[in-house]
Amino acid sequence: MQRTMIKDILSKNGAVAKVCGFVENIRDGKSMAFIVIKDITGKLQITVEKEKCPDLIDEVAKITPDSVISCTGTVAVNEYVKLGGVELLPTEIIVESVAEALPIVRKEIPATKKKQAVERSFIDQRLNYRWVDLRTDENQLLFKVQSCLVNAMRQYLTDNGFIEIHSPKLIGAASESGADVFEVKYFDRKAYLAQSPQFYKQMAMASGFERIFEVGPVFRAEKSFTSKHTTEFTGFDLEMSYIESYRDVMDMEAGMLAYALGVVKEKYGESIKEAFGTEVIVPALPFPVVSLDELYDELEKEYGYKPEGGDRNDLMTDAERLSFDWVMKKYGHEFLFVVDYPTVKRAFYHMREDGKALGYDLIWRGVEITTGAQREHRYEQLKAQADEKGLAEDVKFYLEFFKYGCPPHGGFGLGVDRLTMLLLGLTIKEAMFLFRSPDRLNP
RNA sequence: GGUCCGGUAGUUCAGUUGGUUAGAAUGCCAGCCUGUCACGCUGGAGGUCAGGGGUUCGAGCCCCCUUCGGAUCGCCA
Repeated sequence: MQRTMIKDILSKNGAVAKVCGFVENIRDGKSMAFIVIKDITGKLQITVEKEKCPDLIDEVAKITPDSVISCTGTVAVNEYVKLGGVELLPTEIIVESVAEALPIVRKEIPATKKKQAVERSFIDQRLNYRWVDLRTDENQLLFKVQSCLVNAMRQYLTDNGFIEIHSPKLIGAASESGADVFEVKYFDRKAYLAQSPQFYKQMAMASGFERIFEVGPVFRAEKSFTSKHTTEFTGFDLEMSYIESYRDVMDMEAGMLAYALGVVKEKYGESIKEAFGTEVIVPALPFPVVSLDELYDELEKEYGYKPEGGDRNDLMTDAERLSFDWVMKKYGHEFLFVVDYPTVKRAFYHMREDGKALGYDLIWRGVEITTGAQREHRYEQLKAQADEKGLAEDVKFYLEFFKYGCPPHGGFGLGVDRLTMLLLGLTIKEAMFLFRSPDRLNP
């Protein structure tokens, strides 16, 4: 018999239906048993009246929480059932898979008069059993939301003439400096895991693709221990030709994010608020823009903040956080473009003018989610900038892309996991399907 | 890499100044219960107190080493 998804069960009142899923809870009494079953669309109570169906008793006795069962029976609307006002009166129950006692507590169990509360397992313990942890409504919603968000961004770009590409993640030369790369054995020589598709998306510009984007894995061999860093994450990268300024790139990104957040709010705004307690706010266009210098002046004026050692070349973590408070106060906006970074802190391929890089960072809710820039597409200039950082030899193959004609262009890289984490008010560990860090390679 | 904190039933925690047989909740097992709904009631099992060494009449508790983990800063998306 064809399975019915639980969300559709109400429409089958009076009919015979089959449902499949995990056992969320079981209350097994002498004459009655109540089983709550959950599939990806919802939850349903299965009510077993033991006197009426004695042949089900043995199977019901096998059921433990989180076991997987299939159940066929009559759908009965019944206001007495608190869970959706409907129940299934089974004629057949099959235990497909029996679950042992779970090794984690996924949700807090609140205190009652007689019992004290049991706290949720720490994220680390939950990550050890991530597949069990992911069975909760909240976690499944998280990935429905992420999927919706990325699809909306993809849709926006496709509608704007972008081509989606897939560049190699195994690369022959350690690319840009800064972030460290993972070395892997590649037959009898060394290869590296791509720390960004940067060079290849620029190659696509030299190939005349004009507008491309890529969603794919990015590897960083950095021993970072924060709530927003991981060694492998999903990068959302974009590159576009014939721009007149990096401002064109900023506009494209802002337009895309505003659109995608609008789609997410429409579809999941309510459930996000319910499950995570965070409001999805569709940002107004254009996003506020501030220069790095100006921002530091403002932070000093407003909060008496001074960066440690007087270094104003980059945004420190505490400055990022303050900038969120500042942009909310001044513009009532959650996003902030920061521009005019000095070239010393920026990648060699950013186009430069008067000691400033022609690029930006985008800060959302106090966390950097993007670096973007107009790229240096003039071969001689680019080579000189690579030389200056001592990279000319490492990036030799990349420099070739600019020798045989290349349009002016620019682009950005956006962290999908950071986006998800900020959208729902989580940490990176909670927001990723499977988290990777210097200390965590399993499961 | 720096700084700080931690490791006690399956899980989440308590454990007084170093002092009898290390406790609770939850989960698990058994029994009871005609409609539960975070069901309820009774009983039971469950511990190399991370590992090793030291101090002491005596160590979960104090000291040292090892190990595993967490928070945070830097780096970045």
